[in-house]
Amino acid sequence: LKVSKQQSARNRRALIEAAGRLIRERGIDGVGVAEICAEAGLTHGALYAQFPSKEALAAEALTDNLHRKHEEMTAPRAGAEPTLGDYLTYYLSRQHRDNLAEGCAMAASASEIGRQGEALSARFTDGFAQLVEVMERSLDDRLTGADRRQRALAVATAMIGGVALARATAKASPALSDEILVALRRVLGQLSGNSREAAHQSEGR
Amino acid sequence: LKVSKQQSARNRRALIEAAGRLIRERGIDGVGVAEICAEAGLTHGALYAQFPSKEALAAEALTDNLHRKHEEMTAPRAGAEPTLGDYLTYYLSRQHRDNLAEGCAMAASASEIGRQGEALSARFTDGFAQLVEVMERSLDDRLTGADRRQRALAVATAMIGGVALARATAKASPALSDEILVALRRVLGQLSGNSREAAHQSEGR
DNA sequence: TGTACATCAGTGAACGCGCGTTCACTGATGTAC
DNA sequence: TGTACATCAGTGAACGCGCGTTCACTGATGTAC
Repeated sequence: LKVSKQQSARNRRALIEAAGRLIRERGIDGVGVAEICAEAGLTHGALYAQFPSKEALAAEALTDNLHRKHEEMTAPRAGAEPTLGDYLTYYLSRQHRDNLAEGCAMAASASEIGRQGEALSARFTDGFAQLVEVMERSLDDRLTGADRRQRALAVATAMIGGVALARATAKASPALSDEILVALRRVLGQLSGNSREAAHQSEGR
Repeated sequence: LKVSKQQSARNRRALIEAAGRLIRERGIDGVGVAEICAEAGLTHGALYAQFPSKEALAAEALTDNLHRKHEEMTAPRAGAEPTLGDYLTYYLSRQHRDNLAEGCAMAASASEIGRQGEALSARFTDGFAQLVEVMERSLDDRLTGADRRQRALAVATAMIGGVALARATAKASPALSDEILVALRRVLGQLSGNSREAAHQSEGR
Protein backbone atom coordinates (compact mmCIF):
# COMPACT_ATOMS: atom_id res chain seq x y z
CA LEU A 1 0.00 0.00 0.00
CA LYS A 2 1.29 3.39 -0.94
CA VAL A 3 1.71 5.92 1.84
CA SER A 4 1.91 9.74 1.79
CA LYS A 5 5.28 11.39 1.25
CA GLN A 6 5.02 12.84 4.71
CA GLN A 7 4.37 9.42 6.24
CA SER A 8 7.16 7.88 4.23
CA ALA A 9 9.59 10.51 5.52
CA ARG A 10 8.41 9.84 9.07
CA ASN A 11 8.99 6.12 8.56
CA ARG A 12 12.49 6.80 7.29
CA ARG A 13 13.24 8.84 10.41
CA ALA A 14 11.80 6.09 12.62
CA LEU A 15 14.06 3.53 10.94
CA ILE A 16 17.17 5.67 11.42
CA GLU A 17 16.37 6.29 15.06
CA ALA A 18 15.46 2.69 15.87
CA ALA A 19 18.58 1.42 14.09
CA GLY A 20 20.79 3.92 15.91
CA ARG A 21 19.42 3.09 19.34
CA LEU A 22 19.53 -0.67 18.91
CA ILE A 23 22.96 -0.71 17.25
CA ARG A 24 24.48 1.44 19.99
CA GLU A 25 23.01 -0.88 22.61
CA ARG A 26 23.91 -4.20 21.03
CA GLY A 27 26.34 -3.62 18.19
CA ILE A 28 25.71 -3.96 14.46
CA ASP A 29 25.94 -7.74 14.56
CA GLY A 30 23.76 -7.87 17.66
CA VAL A 31 20.53 -6.60 16.05
CA GLY A 32 18.64 -7.94 13.07
CA VAL A 33 16.78 -5.95 10.45
CA ALA A 34 13.49 -7.52 11.54
CA GLU A 35 13.87 -6.11 15.04
CA ILE A 36 14.91 -2.67 13.81
CA CYS A 37 11.88 -2.49 11.51
CA ALA A 38 9.51 -3.77 14.19
CA GLU A 39 10.84 -1.09 16.59
CA ALA A 40 10.10 1.48 13.88
CA GLY A 41 6.58 0.07 13.46
CA LEU A 42 7.21 -1.52 10.06
CA THR A 43 7.82 -4.94 8.57
CA HIS A 44 11.33 -6.02 7.57
CA GLY A 45 10.76 -5.60 3.84
CA ALA A 46 10.09 -1.88 4.25
CA LEU A 47 13.76 -1.19 5.00
CA TYR A 48 14.68 -1.90 1.37
CA ALA A 49 12.30 0.71 0.01
CA GLN A 50 14.31 3.33 1.93
CA PHE A 51 17.86 1.94 2.03
CA PRO A 52 19.85 -0.41 -0.20
CA SER A 53 21.12 -2.51 2.73
CA LYS A 54 21.39 -2.86 6.49
CA GLU A 55 24.87 -1.35 6.35
CA ALA A 56 23.60 1.76 4.53
CA LEU A 57 21.00 2.23 7.25
CA ALA A 58 23.67 1.78 9.93
CA ALA A 59 25.84 4.41 8.22
CA GLU A 60 22.93 6.84 8.13
CA ALA A 61 22.21 6.20 11.80
CA LEU A 62 25.87 6.81 12.70
CA THR A 63 26.02 10.14 10.85
CA ASP A 64 22.74 11.20 12.40
CA ASN A 65 24.02 10.45 15.92
CA LEU A 66 27.34 12.23 15.40
CA HIS A 67 25.64 15.36 14.04
CA ARG A 68 23.19 15.42 16.91
CA LYS A 69 25.92 14.95 19.51
CA HIS A 70 28.06 17.65 17.92
CA GLU A 71 25.19 20.10 18.16
CA GLU A 72 24.37 19.10 21.73
CA MET A 73 27.96 19.55 22.86
CA THR A 74 28.68 22.85 21.18
CA ALA A 75 25.39 24.52 22.12
CA PRO A 76 26.13 27.55 24.32
CA ARG A 77 25.84 26.93 28.07
CA ALA A 78 24.07 29.83 29.80
CA GLY A 79 24.87 32.02 26.81
CA ALA A 80 28.63 31.36 26.82
CA GLU A 81 30.79 28.98 24.81
CA PRO A 82 31.19 25.69 26.71
CA THR A 83 34.55 25.17 28.43
CA LEU A 84 36.61 21.97 28.43
CA GLY A 85 35.27 21.35 31.92
CA ASP A 86 31.70 21.49 30.58
CA TYR A 87 32.54 18.94 27.90
CA LEU A 88 34.16 16.60 30.40
CA THR A 89 31.29 16.88 32.87
CA TYR A 90 28.82 16.11 30.11
CA TYR A 91 30.69 13.32 28.36
CA LEU A 92 32.31 11.55 31.31
CA SER A 93 29.12 11.32 33.35
CA ARG A 94 27.36 8.32 34.81
CA GLN A 95 24.29 9.25 32.78
CA HIS A 96 26.25 8.98 29.56
CA ARG A 97 27.83 5.68 30.63
CA ASP A 98 24.46 4.21 31.57
CA ASN A 99 22.58 5.38 28.50
CA LEU A 100 23.97 3.41 25.58
CA ALA A 101 20.91 4.02 23.45
CA GLU A 102 21.08 7.83 23.46
CA GLY A 103 24.83 8.23 24.01
CA CYS A 104 27.73 8.94 21.68
CA ALA A 105 28.09 6.34 18.95
CA MET A 106 31.88 6.65 19.01
CA ALA A 107 32.08 5.40 22.59
CA ALA A 108 29.65 2.60 21.72
CA SER A 109 31.49 1.33 18.66
CA ALA A 110 35.15 2.43 18.94
CA SER A 111 36.67 -1.04 18.92
CA GLU A 112 34.42 -2.60 16.29
CA ILE A 113 34.17 0.12 13.67
CA GLY A 114 37.47 -0.85 12.04
CA ARG A 115 35.97 -4.22 11.10
CA GLN A 116 32.99 -2.72 9.32
CA GLY A 117 32.76 -1.43 5.77
CA GLU A 118 34.40 1.77 4.56
CA ALA A 119 31.16 3.78 4.66
CA LEU A 120 30.97 3.33 8.41
CA SER A 121 34.62 3.87 9.23
CA ALA A 122 34.82 7.01 7.06
CA ARG A 123 31.85 8.57 8.87
CA PHE A 124 33.30 7.59 12.24
CA THR A 125 36.65 9.16 11.34
CA ASP A 126 34.98 12.43 10.29
CA GLY A 127 33.10 12.54 13.57
CA PHE A 128 36.27 11.96 15.55
CA ALA A 129 38.18 14.66 13.66
CA GLN A 130 35.34 17.05 14.43
CA LEU A 131 35.45 16.20 18.13
CA VAL A 132 39.21 16.85 18.18
CA GLU A 133 38.57 20.30 16.68
CA VAL A 134 35.93 21.10 19.27
CA MET A 135 38.33 20.06 22.04
CA GLU A 136 41.14 22.11 20.52
CA ARG A 137 38.99 25.25 20.53
CA SER A 138 38.19 24.76 24.21
CA LEU A 139 41.84 24.83 25.33
CA ASP A 140 43.49 27.95 26.75
CA ASP A 141 44.53 30.47 24.10
CA ARG A 142 48.07 30.50 25.43
CA LEU A 143 48.59 26.96 24.18
CA THR A 144 49.72 26.89 20.57
CA GLY A 145 50.84 24.74 17.66
CA ALA A 146 51.66 21.07 18.07
CA ASP A 147 51.19 21.10 21.84
CA ARG A 148 47.66 22.43 21.53
CA ARG A 149 46.76 19.93 18.85
CA GLN A 150 48.27 16.99 20.75
CA ARG A 151 46.42 17.87 23.92
CA ALA A 152 43.15 18.02 21.99
CA LEU A 153 43.85 14.60 20.44
CA ALA A 154 44.67 13.13 23.84
CA VAL A 155 41.55 14.58 25.45
CA ALA A 156 39.22 13.38 22.66
CA THR A 157 40.74 9.89 22.68
CA ALA A 158 40.65 9.56 26.45
CA MET A 159 37.03 10.77 26.66
CA ILE A 160 35.85 8.12 24.23
CA GLY A 161 38.07 5.45 25.78
CA GLY A 162 36.89 6.50 29.22
CA VAL A 163 33.21 5.96 28.49
CA ALA A 164 33.96 2.68 26.69
CA LEU A 165 36.02 1.36 29.61
CA ALA A 166 33.61 2.64 32.25
CA ARG A 167 30.96 0.60 30.45
CA ALA A 168 33.21 -2.43 30.05
CA THR A 169 33.90 -2.54 33.79
CA ALA A 170 30.49 -1.43 35.06
CA LYS A 171 28.98 -4.89 35.59
CA ALA A 172 31.98 -6.55 37.25
CA SER A 173 33.15 -3.55 39.29
CA PRO A 174 30.88 -0.51 39.56
CA ALA A 175 33.41 1.15 41.89
CA LEU A 176 36.23 0.90 39.34
CA SER A 177 33.86 2.13 36.63
CA ASP A 178 33.01 5.26 38.65
CA GLU A 179 36.70 5.76 39.46
CA ILE A 180 37.54 5.88 35.75
CA LEU A 181 35.04 8.68 35.15
CA VAL A 182 36.22 10.75 38.13
CA ALA A 183 39.91 10.26 37.31
CA LEU A 184 39.48 11.28 33.68
CA ARG A 185 37.42 14.37 34.48
CA ARG A 186 40.18 15.51 36.80
CA VAL A 187 43.31 14.51 34.85
CA LEU A 188 41.97 15.67 31.49
CA GLY A 189 40.73 18.90 33.04
CA GLN A 190 44.32 19.66 33.98
CA LEU A 191 45.29 19.54 30.32
CA SER A 192 43.14 22.60 29.46
CA GLY A 193 46.07 24.94 30.08
CA ASN A 194 43.69 27.13 32.07
CA SER A 195 44.84 26.93 35.68
CA ARG A 196 41.56 28.30 37.04
CA GLU A 197 39.57 25.66 35.25
CA ALA A 198 42.04 22.92 36.17
CA ALA A 199 41.67 23.85 39.84
CA HIS A 200 37.91 23.74 39.44
CA GLN A 201 38.04 20.19 38.03
CA SER A 202 40.52 19.19 40.76
CA GLU A 203 37.91 19.73 43.41
CA GLY A 204 36.40 16.54 42.00
CA ARG A 205 32.73 17.35 41.86
CA LEU B 1 39.09 -41.76 17.73
CA LYS B 2 40.78 -41.35 21.04
CA VAL B 3 43.96 -39.30 21.11
CA SER B 4 46.86 -39.21 23.61
CA LYS B 5 46.58 -36.89 26.60
CA GLN B 6 49.53 -34.95 25.25
CA GLN B 7 47.87 -34.49 21.86
CA SER B 8 44.59 -33.53 23.49
CA ALA B 9 46.37 -30.85 25.53
CA ARG B 10 48.03 -29.55 22.36
CA ASN B 11 44.64 -29.42 20.63
CA ARG B 12 43.21 -27.45 23.54
CA ARG B 13 46.05 -24.93 23.26
CA ALA B 14 45.54 -24.69 19.49
CA LEU B 15 41.84 -23.95 20.03
CA ILE B 16 42.55 -21.21 22.58
CA GLU B 17 45.14 -19.58 20.36
CA ALA B 18 43.07 -19.79 17.17
CA ALA B 19 40.01 -18.44 19.01
CA GLY B 20 42.00 -15.60 20.52
CA ARG B 21 43.56 -14.53 17.24
CA LEU B 22 40.35 -14.70 15.21
CA ILE B 23 38.20 -13.04 17.87
CA ARG B 24 40.64 -10.15 18.27
CA GLU B 25 40.67 -9.67 14.50
CA ARG B 26 36.94 -9.93 13.84
CA GLY B 27 35.09 -9.81 17.14
CA ILE B 28 33.22 -12.62 18.90
CA ASP B 29 30.23 -12.35 16.59
CA GLY B 30 32.49 -12.15 13.54
CA VAL B 31 33.92 -15.67 13.75
CA GLY B 32 32.13 -19.01 13.80
CA VAL B 33 33.13 -22.10 15.75
CA ALA B 34 33.70 -24.00 12.49
CA GLU B 35 36.38 -21.52 11.43
CA ILE B 36 38.07 -21.47 14.83
CA CYS B 37 38.25 -25.28 14.88
CA ALA B 38 39.47 -25.49 11.29
CA GLU B 39 42.22 -22.97 12.12
CA ALA B 40 43.21 -25.22 15.02
CA GLY B 41 43.23 -28.26 12.68
CA LEU B 42 40.08 -29.85 14.09
CA THR B 43 36.42 -30.30 13.18
CA HIS B 44 33.76 -28.17 14.83
CA GLY B 45 32.48 -30.93 17.12
CA ALA B 46 35.87 -31.19 18.85
CA LEU B 47 35.35 -27.87 20.60
CA TYR B 48 32.65 -29.37 22.82
CA ALA B 49 34.94 -32.10 24.14
CA GLN B 50 37.18 -29.33 25.56
CA PHE B 51 34.78 -26.47 26.35
CA PRO B 52 31.08 -26.29 27.23
CA SER B 53 30.39 -23.48 24.73
CA LYS B 54 31.84 -20.93 22.34
CA GLU B 55 31.61 -18.31 25.07
CA ALA B 56 33.65 -20.44 27.49
CA LEU B 57 36.36 -20.79 24.85
CA ALA B 58 36.30 -17.04 24.25
CA ALA B 59 36.67 -16.41 27.98
CA GLU B 60 39.67 -18.77 28.14
CA ALA B 61 41.23 -17.03 25.14
CA LEU B 62 40.73 -13.62 26.75
CA THR B 63 42.38 -14.66 30.03
CA ASP B 64 45.24 -16.25 28.12
CA ASN B 65 45.87 -13.06 26.14
CA LEU B 66 45.73 -10.79 29.19
CA HIS B 67 48.18 -12.97 31.14
CA ARG B 68 50.58 -13.10 28.22
CA LYS B 69 50.42 -9.35 27.67
CA HIS B 70 50.92 -8.66 31.38
CA GLU B 71 54.08 -10.76 31.35
CA GLU B 72 55.35 -9.17 28.14
CA MET B 73 54.85 -5.67 29.48
CA THR B 74 56.35 -6.16 32.92
CA ALA B 75 59.40 -8.14 31.77
CA PRO B 76 62.55 -6.17 32.68
CA ARG B 77 64.01 -4.02 29.86
CA ALA B 78 67.81 -4.35 29.74
CA GLY B 79 67.78 -5.60 33.34
CA ALA B 80 65.79 -2.68 34.74
CA GLU B 81 62.09 -2.24 35.53
CA PRO B 82 60.29 -0.74 32.51
CA THR B 83 59.43 2.97 32.78
CA LEU B 84 56.13 4.58 31.79
CA GLY B 85 57.89 5.69 28.61
CA ASP B 86 58.71 2.07 27.79
CA TYR B 87 55.08 1.07 28.26
CA LEU B 88 53.83 3.89 26.06
CA THR B 89 56.38 3.18 23.31
CA TYR B 90 55.39 -0.46 23.32
CA TYR B 91 51.62 -0.10 23.58
CA LEU B 92 51.04 3.01 21.45
CA SER B 93 53.09 1.79 18.49
CA ARG B 94 52.12 1.33 14.87
CA GLN B 95 53.06 -2.34 15.19
CA HIS B 96 50.52 -2.81 17.95
CA ARG B 97 47.87 -0.91 16.03
CA ASP B 98 48.46 -2.96 12.89
CA ASN B 99 48.61 -6.35 14.59
CA LEU B 100 45.10 -7.07 15.83
CA ALA B 101 45.73 -10.81 16.02
CA GLU B 102 48.63 -10.67 18.48
CA GLY B 103 47.77 -7.39 20.21
CA CYS B 104 46.08 -6.58 23.48
CA ALA B 105 42.56 -7.98 23.72
CA MET B 106 41.37 -4.98 25.73
CA ALA B 107 42.07 -2.59 22.85
CA ALA B 108 40.39 -5.03 20.45
CA SER B 109 37.18 -5.49 22.43
CA ALA B 110 36.77 -2.46 24.73
CA SER B 111 33.46 -1.26 23.34
CA GLU B 112 31.82 -4.66 22.85
CA ILE B 113 32.76 -6.48 26.05
CA GLY B 114 29.94 -4.91 28.04
CA ARG B 115 27.42 -6.66 25.79
CA GLN B 116 28.87 -10.12 26.36
CA GLY B 117 28.23 -12.51 29.22
CA GLU B 118 29.52 -11.99 32.75
CA ALA B 119 32.39 -14.47 32.37
CA LEU B 120 33.95 -12.28 29.70
CA SER B 121 33.36 -8.92 31.33
CA ALA B 122 34.68 -10.12 34.71
CA ARG B 123 37.94 -11.29 33.12
CA PHE B 124 38.26 -8.07 31.15
CA THR B 125 37.75 -6.02 34.32
CA ASP B 126 40.45 -7.99 36.18
CA GLY B 127 42.86 -7.41 33.32
CA PHE B 128 42.15 -3.69 33.28
CA ALA B 129 42.60 -3.38 37.06
CA GLN B 130 45.95 -5.12 36.69
CA LEU B 131 47.03 -2.72 33.94
CA VAL B 132 46.12 0.25 36.15
CA GLU B 133 48.34 -1.19 38.92
CA VAL B 134 51.25 -1.65 36.54
CA MET B 135 50.87 1.96 35.36
CA GLU B 136 50.64 3.20 38.93
CA ARG B 137 53.95 1.53 39.83
CA SER B 138 55.66 3.18 36.86
CA LEU B 139 54.83 6.74 38.01
CA ASP B 140 57.32 8.90 39.89
CA ASP B 141 57.60 8.09 43.60
CA ARG B 142 56.91 11.70 44.53
CA LEU B 143 53.33 11.32 43.34
CA THR B 144 51.08 9.94 46.07
CA GLY B 145 47.55 9.03 47.04
CA ALA B 146 44.56 9.91 44.91
CA ASP B 147 46.59 11.90 42.39
CA ARG B 148 48.87 8.94 41.69
CA ARG B 149 45.94 6.56 41.32
CA GLN B 150 43.98 8.94 39.08
CA ARG B 151 46.92 9.48 36.76
CA ALA B 152 47.36 5.70 36.46
CA LEU B 153 43.67 5.28 35.63
CA ALA B 154 43.85 8.04 33.02
CA VAL B 155 46.98 6.60 31.43
CA ALA B 156 45.59 3.04 31.26
CA THR B 157 42.28 4.25 29.81
CA ALA B 158 43.90 6.52 27.26
CA MET B 159 46.33 3.81 26.11
CA ILE B 160 43.53 1.38 25.38
CA GLY B 161 41.34 4.09 23.85
CA GLY B 162 44.31 5.31 21.83
CA VAL B 163 44.93 1.97 20.14
CA ALA B 164 41.20 1.44 19.57
CA LEU B 165 40.80 4.87 17.95
CA ALA B 166 44.03 4.63 15.97
CA ARG B 167 42.58 1.44 14.51
CA ALA B 168 39.13 2.95 13.96
CA THR B 169 40.60 5.83 11.94
CA ALA B 170 43.43 3.93 10.19
CA LYS B 171 41.54 3.10 6.98
CA ALA B 172 39.89 6.48 6.40
CA SER B 173 42.79 8.67 7.59
CA PRO B 174 46.19 7.05 8.20
CA ALA B 175 47.63 10.47 9.04
CA LEU B 176 45.12 11.09 11.82
CA SER B 177 45.66 7.56 13.09
CA ASP B 178 49.43 8.14 13.39
CA GLU B 179 48.80 11.51 14.99
CA ILE B 180 46.75 9.88 17.75
CA LEU B 181 49.62 7.54 18.65
CA VAL B 182 52.23 10.31 18.69
CA ALA B 183 50.02 12.69 20.69
CA LEU B 184 49.22 10.10 23.34
CA ARG B 185 52.83 8.98 23.76
CA ARG B 186 53.77 12.58 24.39
CA VAL B 187 50.84 13.82 26.49
CA LEU B 188 50.62 10.67 28.62
CA GLY B 189 54.40 10.68 29.09
CA GLN B 190 54.06 14.06 30.72
CA LEU B 191 51.80 12.53 33.37
CA SER B 192 54.60 10.32 34.76
CA GLY B 193 55.62 13.00 37.27
CA ASN B 194 59.22 12.38 36.26
CA SER B 195 60.35 15.53 34.47
CA ARG B 196 63.37 13.82 32.90
CA GLU B 197 61.19 11.15 31.38
CA ALA B 198 58.55 13.65 30.33
CA ALA B 199 61.19 15.65 28.47
CA HIS B 200 62.35 12.46 26.80
CA GLN B 201 58.84 11.72 25.55
CA SER B 202 58.43 15.32 24.45
CA GLU B 203 61.17 14.93 21.89
CA GLY B 204 58.57 12.92 20.01
CA ARG B 205 60.57 9.91 18.90
C1' DT C 1 -13.56 20.63 -8.90
C1' DG C 2 -14.17 15.71 -10.20
C1' DT C 3 -12.61 11.44 -12.27
C1' DA C 4 -9.29 7.90 -14.02
C1' DC C 5 -5.24 5.75 -13.28
C1' DA C 6 -0.01 5.26 -12.84
C1' DT C 7 3.08 5.27 -8.99
C1' DC C 8 5.59 3.23 -5.44
C1' DA C 9 6.04 2.64 -0.02
C1' DG C 10 5.03 -1.02 2.49
C1' DT C 11 3.52 -6.19 3.12
C1' DG C 12 4.64 -10.82 4.16
C1' DA C 13 5.95 -15.30 2.24
C1' DA C 14 10.00 -17.34 0.58
C1' DC C 15 15.10 -17.61 -0.65
C1' DG C 16 19.65 -19.73 0.59
C1' DC C 17 22.89 -19.62 4.11
C1' DG C 18 25.68 -20.08 8.17
C1' DC C 19 25.15 -20.12 12.89
C1' DG C 20 25.95 -22.83 17.77
C1' DT C 21 25.03 -27.11 19.52
C1' DT C 22 23.89 -32.24 19.73
C1' DC C 23 24.76 -36.97 19.07
C1' DA C 24 25.66 -41.76 17.40
C1' DC C 25 29.77 -43.40 16.15
C1' DT C 26 35.01 -44.46 15.76
C1' DG C 27 39.25 -46.26 17.14
C1' DA C 28 43.81 -45.25 19.39
C1' DT C 29 45.04 -44.79 24.14
C1' DG C 30 46.00 -46.27 28.50
C1' DT C 31 44.66 -49.23 32.23
C1' DA C 32 43.58 -53.68 34.64
C1' DC C 33 44.86 -58.24 34.93
C1' DT D 1 55.86 -58.30 29.66
C1' DG D 2 51.62 -59.45 27.05
C1' DT D 3 46.64 -59.34 26.34
C1' DA D 4 41.75 -57.73 26.77
C1' DC D 5 38.91 -54.07 26.92
C1' DA D 6 36.81 -49.69 28.87
C1' DT D 7 37.56 -44.91 28.00
C1' DC D 8 36.76 -40.72 25.77
C1' DA D 9 38.84 -37.03 22.27
C1' DG D 10 37.59 -36.26 17.98
C1' DT D 11 34.42 -37.01 13.63
C1' DG D 12 30.84 -35.48 10.69
C1' DA D 13 25.88 -35.60 9.74
C1' DA D 14 21.95 -33.48 11.47
C1' DC D 15 19.17 -30.25 14.53
C1' DG D 16 16.39 -25.91 14.69
C1' DC D 17 16.97 -21.18 14.15
C1' DG D 18 17.52 -16.45 12.71
C1' DC D 19 19.98 -13.94 9.51
C1' DG D 20 19.90 -10.31 5.22
C1' DT D 21 17.75 -9.94 1.06
C1' DT D 22 14.25 -10.69 -2.80
C1' DC D 23 9.86 -10.37 -4.91
C1' DA D 24 4.97 -10.67 -6.39
C1' DC D 25 1.47 -8.24 -4.66
C1' DT D 26 -1.56 -4.38 -2.50
C1' DG D 27 -3.92 -0.21 -2.39
C1' DA D 28 -3.77 4.76 -0.87
C1' DT D 29 -1.58 8.66 -2.87
C1' DG D 30 -1.02 12.18 -5.92
C1' DT D 31 -1.04 13.51 -10.71
C1' DA D 32 -2.97 14.27 -15.42
C1' DC D 33 -6.92 15.51 -17.74
